[in-house]
Amino acid sequence: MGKSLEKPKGSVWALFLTVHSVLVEQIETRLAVAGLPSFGWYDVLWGLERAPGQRLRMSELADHVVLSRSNLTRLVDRLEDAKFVRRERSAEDRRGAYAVLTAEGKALRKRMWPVYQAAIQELFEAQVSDEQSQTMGEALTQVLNNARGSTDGA
Amino acid sequence: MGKSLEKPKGSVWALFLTVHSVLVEQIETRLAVAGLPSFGWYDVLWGLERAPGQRLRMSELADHVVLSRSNLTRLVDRLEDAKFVRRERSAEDRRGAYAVLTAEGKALRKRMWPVYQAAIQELFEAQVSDEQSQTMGEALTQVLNNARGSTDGA
DNA sequence: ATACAATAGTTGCGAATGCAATCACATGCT
DNA sequence: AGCATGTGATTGCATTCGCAACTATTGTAT
Repeated sequence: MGKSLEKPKGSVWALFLTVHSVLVEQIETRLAVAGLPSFGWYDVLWGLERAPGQRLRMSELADHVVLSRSNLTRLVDRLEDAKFVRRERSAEDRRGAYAVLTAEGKALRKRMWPVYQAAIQELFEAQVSDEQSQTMGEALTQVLNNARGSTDGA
Repeated sequence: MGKSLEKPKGSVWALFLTVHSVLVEQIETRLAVAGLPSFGWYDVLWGLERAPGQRLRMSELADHVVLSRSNLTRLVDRLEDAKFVRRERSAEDRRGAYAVLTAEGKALRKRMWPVYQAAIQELFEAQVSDEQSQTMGEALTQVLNNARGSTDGA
């Protein structure tokens, strides 16, 4: 979104929104140009690859990617149709399901990574000094901890 | 999205994504709880209110809010249905259309502002020191200028 | 003037989204 | 045991999204 605040003072938030949107758009474009699936797919694949046994419960995965639960179900549906992920019913808790990364899924992530990495590197990391990066990391961590701490909207 | 990079070093980007998503979600929730329309509506209303004559060409508005052109058309459709915006055909260039803010639209923005402002203040600004904010502003400006400079994906 | 390309905006369409309701199973209470 | 309550995941539905194709108008070249 644009520079939408009332006072110029608080404009860092507006800048934040704009940067997010412009960068995500560019990254998606690059992936699409390379004939690769979207950013959201990468996130799921990578989340699974990091997990022990390359598997995660749906709810754990939903926490990792920031997506509504129902939408994660359908994203995994698509990934499953495309054979990048497989579902396994949980033995201990028969309500639960695991999403499991397949070999194809692992290979896809490996193909996506260079494109994604290059985009972030060029568009984000290369533009920010180590010191700025450090400061930003601290600030954003603080923001996130605060926001996560108070789950309710009040 | 989650902490999705390959190496912890580049994790500021991952943090950036996560913060964006968590904060936007919280802001939307607060607006919804207050019985107010979404964040995207605010952005359009505010964009128009700032503009001379409270009016903007569709294309200018599309640059302001970061949204695909087709989607802006439909967002303005909805705003028009709800009487917050009015469309006017351009006289000089008869292809063009202006979106014009109505009195109701102005009033709506005024009602949304306190909720939005409070959320940003509390979730973002209050968590970041002046110095951090300053650094972040500089870094993000650099990122944005760079990304905007090179429109193409290569 | 006539034709061809460029631009402003809209529309068709299929894909992605979130909310609320639902299904299946598990857990707690009596 | 028997029943209410809770939890994990999915599904129905209406909304929103972006791409590509389209209409209408303007600009440019010949």
